[in-house]
Amino acid sequence: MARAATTTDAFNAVAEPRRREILDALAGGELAVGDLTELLGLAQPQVSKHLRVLREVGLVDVRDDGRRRLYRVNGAPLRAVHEWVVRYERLWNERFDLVDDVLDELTRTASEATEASKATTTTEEETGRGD
Amino acid sequence: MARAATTTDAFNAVAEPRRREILDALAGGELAVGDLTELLGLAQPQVSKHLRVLREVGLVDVRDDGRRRLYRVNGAPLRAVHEWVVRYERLWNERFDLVDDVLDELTRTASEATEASKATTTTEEETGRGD
DNA sequence: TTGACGCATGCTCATATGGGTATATGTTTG
DNA sequence: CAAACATATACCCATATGAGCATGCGTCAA
Repeated sequence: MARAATTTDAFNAVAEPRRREILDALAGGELAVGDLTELLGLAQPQVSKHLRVLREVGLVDVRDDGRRRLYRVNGAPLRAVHEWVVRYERLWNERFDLVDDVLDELTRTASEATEASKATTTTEEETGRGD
Repeated sequence: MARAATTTDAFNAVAEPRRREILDALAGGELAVGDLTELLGLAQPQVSKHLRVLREVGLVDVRDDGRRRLYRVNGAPLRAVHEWVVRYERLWNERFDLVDDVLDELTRTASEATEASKATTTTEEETGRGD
């Protein structure tokens, strides 16, 4: 077997620097292939190919605009990456506790949006334990 | 040019599912190659090769113990991955604001630990804007 | 010392990559 | 309709992967 296809999942798609650059560029809003070509200083075919990969894993959405195609980011697939990597956060960040608590808190009370400010105050009890 | 080497960086190293499994297994503590071989149900040579890649990008450290080699996780290289992906968090998490603020806060005032609780209360103003 | 054990390497093979270049398809303008 | 423009695809190629299998090498036991 060879290496897994880049279109297998977000992990593989994002392993390519150029594709990360594309996403970063699109983070500012919709962009056409030509814009990306210029921003990345990469040939148009290459950009189109990278976009294809990103599209196949759902990291970008497209929209037709005349003879152009506007691409837009869709971070959803990155959630899996984040969730995997965030578990290792404590391995490099001593002050990890607080972030973890908040993340955890948000995850289970995402709906109580307006109640959030109240929730965060619970961190007062944790902030005491220096790393 | 072909795909970047898996040993190029954490992004590429971690794109392989098996290597993520290895890290997950090691998250519990040091393990010998044989232990991993059993846990992953993978052949010993493959495990050794994956460990080699993880080692080359600094994701694991080794220690000799008689005729065994104990591997241990080192999350440092994952920090870059986390920092890149975390910026996209708002794209899937509506309650992103708070987390971002806290992360930002921790990053620049990591020392003022006990002051954190006070800082997080500033998010009260943001919580209003549901996208 | 000999042999079993634990792990790392070497080698083969099928596969897909990413860039380069050429070209097909669809759209707007004259 | 023809020409210019914006993208997507098709090929070609050098490269490295990851699994399978064999083997080399250091360590511990009898």
